Amino acid sequence: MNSGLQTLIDRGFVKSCTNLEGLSDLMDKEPVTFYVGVDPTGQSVHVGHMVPFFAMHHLQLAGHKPIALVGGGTAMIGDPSGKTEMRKMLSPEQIESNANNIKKQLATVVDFSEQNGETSLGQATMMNNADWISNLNYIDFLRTIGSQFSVNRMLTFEAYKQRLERGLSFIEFNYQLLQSYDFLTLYRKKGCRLQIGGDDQWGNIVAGIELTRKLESAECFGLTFNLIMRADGKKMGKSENGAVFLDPELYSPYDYYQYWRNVNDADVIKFMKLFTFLSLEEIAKYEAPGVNINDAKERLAYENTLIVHGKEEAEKARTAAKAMFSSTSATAEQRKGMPSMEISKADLDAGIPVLNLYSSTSLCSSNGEARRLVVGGGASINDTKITDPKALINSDLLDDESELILKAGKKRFFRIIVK
RNA sequence: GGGGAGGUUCCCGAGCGGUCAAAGGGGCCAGACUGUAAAUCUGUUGGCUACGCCUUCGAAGGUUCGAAUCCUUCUCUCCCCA
Repeated sequence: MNSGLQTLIDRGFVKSCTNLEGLSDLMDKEPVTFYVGVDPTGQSVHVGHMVPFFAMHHLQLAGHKPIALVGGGTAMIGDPSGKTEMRKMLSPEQIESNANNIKKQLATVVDFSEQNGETSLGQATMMNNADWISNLNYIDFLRTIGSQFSVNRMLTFEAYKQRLERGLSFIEFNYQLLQSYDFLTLYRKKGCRLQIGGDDQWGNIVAGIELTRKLESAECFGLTFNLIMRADGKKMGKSENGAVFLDPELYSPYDYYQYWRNVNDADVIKFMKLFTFLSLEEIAKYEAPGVNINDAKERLAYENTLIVHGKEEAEKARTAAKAMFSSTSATAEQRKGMPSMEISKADLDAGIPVLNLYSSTSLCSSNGEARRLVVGGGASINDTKITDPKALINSDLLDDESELILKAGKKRFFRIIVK
C-alpha cells in the first residue's frame, strides 16, 4: 500500500475508495494531483469541516499536490447532499469574501507557499470553480455534459432519494452535474486524478469520475472520509455556543481550546489521529493503560489550537485554562488568555449591580440570564460566591491585581480590569 | 388553474375568546455527583428600572371590555387533483 494512503487509513480517515489498489499504484508511481471541494457559504469554516483539510495535509506531506477548490460557482446553487432543506443563495460578493477568509484558515493546515524543489511537499493551489461555471452556456452544457447523465440513475442516489420525500428544486438537482464538471475541468486543466471529500459526497464524486471516463477515457479516483460523529452522537463542530469556528473573531482561541479540552473520553484518541499532526507512536502513548485521560485531552487541545491559532494563542489558552481550574489565583500570564473588558475605578466605587456587571460581559446576554445564574448559584467573583441578585459589586471584591475575575458555572470566565 | 392542510417562543409540538409569557418533549444554562468526561438527579429557560410593566404565537387590518385563539386581505410551506 502506498505510504501516503496508508497514513490516512491508519489515522482513521478513510471510509471508502472507488479503487484502492489502483489509486495506491498511481500514488506510488507519481505525485498525484487531487482536489477537495470547499464550500464558501459561511464566513468561516468550523471544526467539522477540518477532516478533509487534515487529509490534504497528510497527502501533501507525501508529495502529492492538493487543489482546494472553492465552490464559488456551485455555491450559487447549493448542494442538496445531507441537507433536508434548500440552502440560501448568496451573492457573488459574499461568496468571494468568504472564500478569502477560508483560504487563510485552510493555510494553517495546508502549505500554499511556492515550493522551490527543496522540500518533498507537493505544490498546493487554490482555485475557484466560478471561473469556469459562471460563463457556461446552457445549451452547450446540456449537450456535452447533460447528455451524459441519466436521471434514472441520479434518482437512485441516496442524497436525492431523501430529498424527494421533502421536495427538491431543479436548481439543486443540477448540483451533481456541476460538481462532476468541476472534476472534469480539473482533470483537463491540471491533470487532477483524485477527489477527496466527506462520505456525503460519494455520489457526486462517483458521478465526476464517470463523466471523466466517458469524455476523456481517463481513470480517476475518489476517496471519502468517515463523517466524524462525537461519541454522544452529535455532529462535530457544534457546541453550546453554536458552531466552533476557526475564525478567532467568531470563536475565541480560549473557547476553541476548551472545546477540544472538553471532548468526550471516547473521542480523544480518535480526534488526536484526525485533528493533530502528532505521530501515531506519540498518540499510542496516551492509549497505554494507566495514562490519565485528562493529559491526553490537554495535549489534543494544545496541539490542535497550535495548528489553527498559532503557538502564542495556544499557550495563552492553555495557561489560562489551567489557572482557572486550579484553586490558586491566576497569574498575570494566565489572565491574558481570558476574555476581558475594562471599567473605570469610579464606576466600581459607586457600586455596580451584579446582574448588570454580568450582562455587560459575554457571560450573560441579559439581566434575566444573569439573574438565573446568580440565583442558581453559578456566579462567583474572585472566588466569592454571589447568590443575592441585588448585590452591589464594589472595590471590596478586587483581588491583588485590582481585577475582578467573574465566573459563570465552572468553566466560563471573564476578566474585568479596573482602570 | 382547482381542492385540502398548515405557519406558535432556540427546535419539535399542544393550545383554538379571558385562569396564556403560552402544556409536554428536546436542546441550552445552572446546581449536586465527578475527572474541565459520560451517565444520572434537581432547578431554570422572552425582556425590563421586576409582587408591576413591555414585547411575542407568518404579515397587515377588523370584531370584542378582552384575541395565539373569531372575521378580512396578504404572504409562505406542504398535500391531492388538472
